[in-house]
Amino acid sequence: MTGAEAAALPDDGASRTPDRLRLRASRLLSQLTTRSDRLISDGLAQADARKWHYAVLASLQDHGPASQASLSRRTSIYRSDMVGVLNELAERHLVERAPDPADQRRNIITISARGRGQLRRLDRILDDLHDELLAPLDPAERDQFVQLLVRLLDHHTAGTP
Amino acid sequence: MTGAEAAALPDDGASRTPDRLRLRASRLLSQLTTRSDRLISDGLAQADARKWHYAVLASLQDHGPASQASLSRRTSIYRSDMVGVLNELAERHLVERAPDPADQRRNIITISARGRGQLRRLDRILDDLHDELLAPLDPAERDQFVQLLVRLLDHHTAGTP
DNA sequence: CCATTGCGTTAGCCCAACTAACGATAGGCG
DNA sequence: CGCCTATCGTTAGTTGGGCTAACGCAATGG
Repeated sequence: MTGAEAAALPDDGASRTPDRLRLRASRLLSQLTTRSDRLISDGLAQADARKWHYAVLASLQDHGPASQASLSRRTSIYRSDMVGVLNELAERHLVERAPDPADQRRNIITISARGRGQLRRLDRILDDLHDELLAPLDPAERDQFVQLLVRLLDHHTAGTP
Repeated sequence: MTGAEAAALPDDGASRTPDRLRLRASRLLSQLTTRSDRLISDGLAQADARKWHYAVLASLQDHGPASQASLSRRTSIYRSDMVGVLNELAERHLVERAPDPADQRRNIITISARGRGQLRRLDRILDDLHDELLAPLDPAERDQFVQLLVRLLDHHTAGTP
């Protein structure tokens, strides 16, 4: 009986979302993430890439060749999904997949010259996309935001390294 | 040729994620959101509820009865999915679904006494869950975090009200 | 030598976000 | 009035991400 009901369906002149809903961090997170994900995948699609591609290429570049399993751990892409991602990357000749002579179960994945080039492109694209994503924040706030995210994520990742 | 490769697959003593990947806001967002979503849905499941239930009940309580379509707009739950959510809520007698005498296309959805009770429960549960979600932040930082999220989301929602 | 563990791979599940289409009604306009 | 378009509730289906289950095979080690 707040008075809002008294208006008996004003079609909702205010189709507003209640604050207790609108301001829940969980909801803000998932809504923003939905937008962010779309922004990123659309952006990367224009370079014939997906975010997984970037993750794998960056990990190869920064920490060297690796087996699929360890790439999985580095990127937190499920090993089931890694198969497809590596297929896509190999199709595009961005990585080499070779059997490990020392352990016949393993494939050793190596980034190719072309892969390094693509990685540079993707890095530039992602810089731009993040500029768009974080547009309303000044540099200090962007840092702050990232730091807050890191602290939260670390906290909730404590048990699952 | 950074030297990392020289170790020739040390199985990765450091199965570390490269910073350029780890610190991308988009990635932090989606990882954190994954955890957050799981936290919230698990928590709500213990009250036989889903986050959509909360959204609908809160909207009904705060802005009064509405048609399914306008609930859709208030909560940004797709109208296709709203059907199912309202079925669940009606099953539990948390809302009433009645045809609108003034417009035969519409159903008017009203929150029930029981629905109001449930909403109070869910609000308490969500408070606790958010306490867990934001645990590493002090009150000022939580505010800051929420404000940053709001600003970002508002910016990316500008075109799509 | 056998049991356990790790690897790559395939298949499939669940959920959320979203699109397409449809029958029915409302409302505006000529 | 009659037509046109928009809106409403609903069903069905798509896509994509995260995840589980199970497999055959190789490595490891008690």
